[in-house]
This record gives sequence, structure tokens and C-alpha cells, in this order.
Amino acid sequence: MKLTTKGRFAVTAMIDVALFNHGEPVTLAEISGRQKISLSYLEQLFGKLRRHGLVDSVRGPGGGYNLAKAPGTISVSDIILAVDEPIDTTSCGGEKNCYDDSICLTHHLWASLNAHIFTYLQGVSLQSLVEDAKVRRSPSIHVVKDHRKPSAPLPVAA
Amino acid sequence: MKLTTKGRFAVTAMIDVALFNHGEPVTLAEISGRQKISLSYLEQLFGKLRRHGLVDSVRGPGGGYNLAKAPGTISVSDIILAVDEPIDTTSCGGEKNCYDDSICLTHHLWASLNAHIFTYLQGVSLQSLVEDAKVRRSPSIHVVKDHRKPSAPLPVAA
DNA sequence: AGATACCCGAGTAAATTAGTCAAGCTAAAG
DNA sequence: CTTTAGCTTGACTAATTTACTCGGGTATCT
Repeated sequence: MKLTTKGRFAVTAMIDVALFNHGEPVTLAEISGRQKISLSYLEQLFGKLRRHGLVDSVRGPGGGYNLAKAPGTISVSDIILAVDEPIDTTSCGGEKNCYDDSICLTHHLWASLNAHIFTYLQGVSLQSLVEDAKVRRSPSIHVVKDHRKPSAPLPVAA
Repeated sequence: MKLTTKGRFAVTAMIDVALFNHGEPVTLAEISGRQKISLSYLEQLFGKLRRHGLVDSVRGPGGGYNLAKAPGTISVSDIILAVDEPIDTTSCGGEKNCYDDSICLTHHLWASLNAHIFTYLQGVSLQSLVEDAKVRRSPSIHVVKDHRKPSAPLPVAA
């Protein structure tokens, strides 16, 4: 699992599509305007998202992108894996500090951490992110102390 | 929380110190030989580890490094934070795709993920890693199906 | 036809990582 | 008290990765 800004952009863009896809496909130009991501970069990202079956494209005027699946069935890990392909950070898949008796002292650790991160992101659906965004986008003046699911209970650590 | 090979090297080196620190301090040259990490690179890493109070240095002949604290009280997150200083991956701490009503659609998500990773690594002590290493280093010919703590229950995901 | 919008691959610039080098300081051994 | 092993410091370079651009396509609708 690699965590780069590329993956972040991709997730943001997917949320945007989910938010603004009311019947008509969403164009990259719109997303670019709303999220301040360069059009060319979006093209690159959506090429991958499409090839991985996360979005469907419609060409020609009035075209754009639709989600290929229900937002509840798309996880953040799906999105990140789609754009950040080269996957294993487990090191030692042929790396050099992995020898005889001092065999990969930490291999275990990283593999396990990786799995952790992956599992976590797998558990977050696009839908849940969209719902969060909708709540936050509603008139913030009158924010009732809300009781939605405790998605982030934490100290923005490190 | 940044996860780079630098952090991995640092953790590996710390395990090495913990493993071979029997009274005498451990020299970087030894670590370099055992773990195949360049001496100069180790110098850089241990400078940071020392400044963060994770190791103590002993100068002069017979010198080297000792752990500054009991391995049970040093967590992997301590080590990684020591060498990979610039900490926040939360984006949006002044980044550009964070505007008006489409405010940081994903901020929440990354902050939460960050906290997750951090908490996990904080829960892994150097001691536990050392114990794992010791087990693995024992005669591998006669590996009895062992029942030690289930540290990595997983599919080496992604 | 012509405008709209996706498609795609090569190319580049910036940032990060990994690793080097050289000069200096410290303390133990002889 | 001089030698010498070995840590200390920090600036410097090379390689890799990331982020992003560009230019020329192709499909489709009006």
C-alpha cells in the first residue's frame, strides 16, 4: 500500500463524481474546476480508474464519467490501488538487507502493518465519505451536535 | 507518519543493537556488516536516534551505541518519528486542494488513517521485535510449530 | 463538419531518498 | 602524552520517485 498525494487526488475526485453525478455524467473539466486539480492530471488518473472498472466513461459532447458501481461497494483501497499500482512495500521482495541469519528482522512487522492499513482503507466506502462530505457541506451555521457514526475519533496523530 | 525505507533501516538497526548489546556498546561498523547498511548512512540515522534520546553513544575505542531505554519502552513509532521527522501526511495543512465548500473532502479520512497507523506502531515495542528475531534465529532445522503471540495474522496485503 | 470531451503515451521538473565525503572531536590504551 | 579507534557533524551528490504537462489522437453528438 502506497500513500501518495496521487492517491489522495484520486479519492477526492471520486468523491466529487459521486457527489455531482445526478443523471448526467460528470466531466473532468468540472472536477478540475471544483477540486483545483489540473485537467491533464485528472485525465491520467481517470484512465487508470476506468481501466480498473471503477468508473465508466461516456465520450462525445455531454459525456464524462459515471461511477461504475454503487458507492457503497467501492472502497478507498480500491481507488488507491487503481492509481498507485506498484503495490508491495513489504521490502525484502528481493531487497538487499535480507540475509542469512539476520533474515529480514522487520519483514514481519511491515507485512503486518501493511495489512493493517489495507484492511482499514478497505473498510471505508466511497459512500461513507460522500455522506460525510454532504453533512459538512450543509449550512454550517446551524450545526446541531450530530450523532452520526464515529468515523474519526482521534488526535490527528503524528 | 511517513513510511520509508529510511524508517525501516532505522528499526532494523535498533533491533540489531538490542540483539547484540551484551555489556559492550555496539559499533556502527558491526551493524553495517551484519545488516548490510552502509556505514555512512548508519551514521546519519544514529545521529538522529541519539538526538531523540533513543540511544546513547560512547566515544573512543571500545565505544559505540547502547539503547538509552529498556527495549520494552521503545516503540516502533518512536524510531520512525526520530528519523523521518517531517511528520504530517494529513495534507491540507496549507495544501491547495482545500477550498470553500469542497473543503478537504478527504481530510477527515487521512487524519483518521494516520492516527490508525500511528497507534498500531506505537503498540509494537522493540522488545517484541527482538523476541521474534531471536525465535527466528534459532536452529531452523527443528522448527516446532510454535504458539507464540499471534503478531501477524494476515495476507501480506497489497 | 465541427465542437465537445475522453484517450494515451512520452516527456519533464521538482522533490525526496539514499548514500558519500571530509574534517574534527573524544577517550582509552600503550 | 601520543597514538589511534571510533564517534560527530554537516554539507554535498546521485538516483529514484512523484507530480504534472504536452500534443496529438478518437469517439460522439448536433
